[in-house]
Amino acid sequence: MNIGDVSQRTGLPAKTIRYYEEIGLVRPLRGENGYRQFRERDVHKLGFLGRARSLGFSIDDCRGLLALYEDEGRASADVRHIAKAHLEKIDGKLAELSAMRATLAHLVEACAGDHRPDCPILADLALEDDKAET
Amino acid sequence: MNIGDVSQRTGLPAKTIRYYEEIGLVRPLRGENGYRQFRERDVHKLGFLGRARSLGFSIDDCRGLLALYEDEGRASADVRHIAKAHLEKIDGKLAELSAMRATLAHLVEACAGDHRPDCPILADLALEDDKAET
DNA sequence: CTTGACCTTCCAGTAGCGGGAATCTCTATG
DNA sequence: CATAGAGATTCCCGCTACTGGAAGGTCAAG
Repeated sequence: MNIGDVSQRTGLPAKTIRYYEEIGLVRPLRGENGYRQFRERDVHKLGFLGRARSLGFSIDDCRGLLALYEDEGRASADVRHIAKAHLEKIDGKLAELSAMRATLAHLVEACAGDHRPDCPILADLALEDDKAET
Repeated sequence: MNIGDVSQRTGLPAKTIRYYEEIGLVRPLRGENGYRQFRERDVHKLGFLGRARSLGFSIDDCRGLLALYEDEGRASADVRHIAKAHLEKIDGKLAELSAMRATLAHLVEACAGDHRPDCPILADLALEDDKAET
């Protein structure tokens, strides 16, 4: 199967598939014309990668997950460990983003958003304590 | 003031400050020795940038916010527009991360995490429909 | 034979810096 | 005065995970 078909089937851009080969995540065969020849297991692997990436796993995580997937003697604890670490990272990001969102939402709400120059958003960023003076 | 002191006062790494100069966000003077000489307004500007960045604004957003900040005739609507667009981006990311988190949390919970190879996490990533067969 | 879709490689760029090398400059101390 | 150490400079590479585009080879149809 050529890269275009694989791209269709996996939903991954051809560029991405080539990149994954370059960094050693997949090793498709080559035809006489130099075209990449993907077997079913390559396509399967790429699907696996696509789903792992869509869950936010890093490429490095994916490498580990793929290795475990292909290791019949794996311990599920190892898989769980990667996933849990990733989950905690996500929680960290969520917390950070939520904090930003809260601050930002307040500021946006406080801003009149009209033609006048006075703006609580800028005042906050500039650390102007004008509010205390009123 | 030299870059080290500015770094202390703003909490920004010297590398970052140099980078901000390189991309034109600040324009400190230069002493005869070639050292950057920061005025109070430079320090103030860098503080502004640090706070904006910590709210997740992109460098490009920061450029816009800074320009508005220094424009006495600005309309607060313009500031609010930038902030609101950013807020929506954050909401998008939050939604995406929350979805990931939900899926991932389920999988982690379903995984025994022991010495056995059977793993719902891998099963999900591989799209194995084994659950339907039981 | 030509056209157009597909494939190839390679190079550059993204955001926002961080690391580290090689080289000044300043200040304090013996 | 010499020197050591801290702090400054420029420069260039590296990171994540791709994406875009140029220049060119290959294949099937008409």
